[in-house]
Amino acid sequence: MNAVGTSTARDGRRIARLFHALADETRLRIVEQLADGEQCVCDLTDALEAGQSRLSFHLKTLKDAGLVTDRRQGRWIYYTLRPDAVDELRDVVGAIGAPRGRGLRIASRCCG
Amino acid sequence: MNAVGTSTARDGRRIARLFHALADETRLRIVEQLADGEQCVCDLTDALEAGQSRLSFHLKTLKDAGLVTDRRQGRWIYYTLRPDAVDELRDVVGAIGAPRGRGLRIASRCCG
DNA sequence: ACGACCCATCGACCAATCTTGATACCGTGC
DNA sequence: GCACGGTATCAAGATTGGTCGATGGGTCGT
Repeated sequence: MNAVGTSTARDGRRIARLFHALADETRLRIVEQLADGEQCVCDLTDALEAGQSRLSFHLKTLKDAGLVTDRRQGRWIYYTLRPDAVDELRDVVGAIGAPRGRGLRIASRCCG
Repeated sequence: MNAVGTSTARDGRRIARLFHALADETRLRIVEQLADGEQCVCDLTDALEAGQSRLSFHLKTLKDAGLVTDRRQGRWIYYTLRPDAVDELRDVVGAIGAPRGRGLRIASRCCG
């Protein structure tokens, strides 16, 4: 009963950021890769054939949106999808298009 | 078994556009409003207290992404959520984080 | 301590996006 | 036909986003 339906302005910004994080082909491919599990940047660099700087930029975007976390191990940094963020995403899109049950909406001013 | 998991480049662009359409507070609020059913621009203008030009811009963005359709009736234009687009969205986020079943991924080059 | 490697961050640049005000378009009613 | 209301579209400016190359900070092996 939350998500889009009852979003406050703050939630709106947060959710918009979530979607923005996925609104880029490179980042979609990163997420796709991370579905297979934790990966370090060098793996992603290989898989996506993207420059290291570019990848780092997008990983930061995903991280700022809360979609991934990173963990350092030795000289590598591993990135993982955050399950709770994925869940939230599912909740939000699950709520899209679901009426908020305020009863049938009557056209307010025009359109009569 | 499609969505993010097996996305081609074309799908990627399309899905990125879908997410981009939702990556904006104003558009999220529009979608939220449309959950209650068909609405004309004047209703949305009232509900969101947004300028007509701005609203029109965002509605076009949503329409280009395939998330809404419009229908003219008299001098008003009604916008509606496209159920199939909402379904596609659900499929896509449903696939996010779901491993593609290629077996356990072995770290390829580094990270051993 | 040094060099090699992994990665983040910065600066500069170009492209895309958003906002606003002005204008044009299309129905409607007179 | 004319005026008006609802909406799209255009032009211009501000903001944000993405790419690239260079630089710098950790970490490891020697």
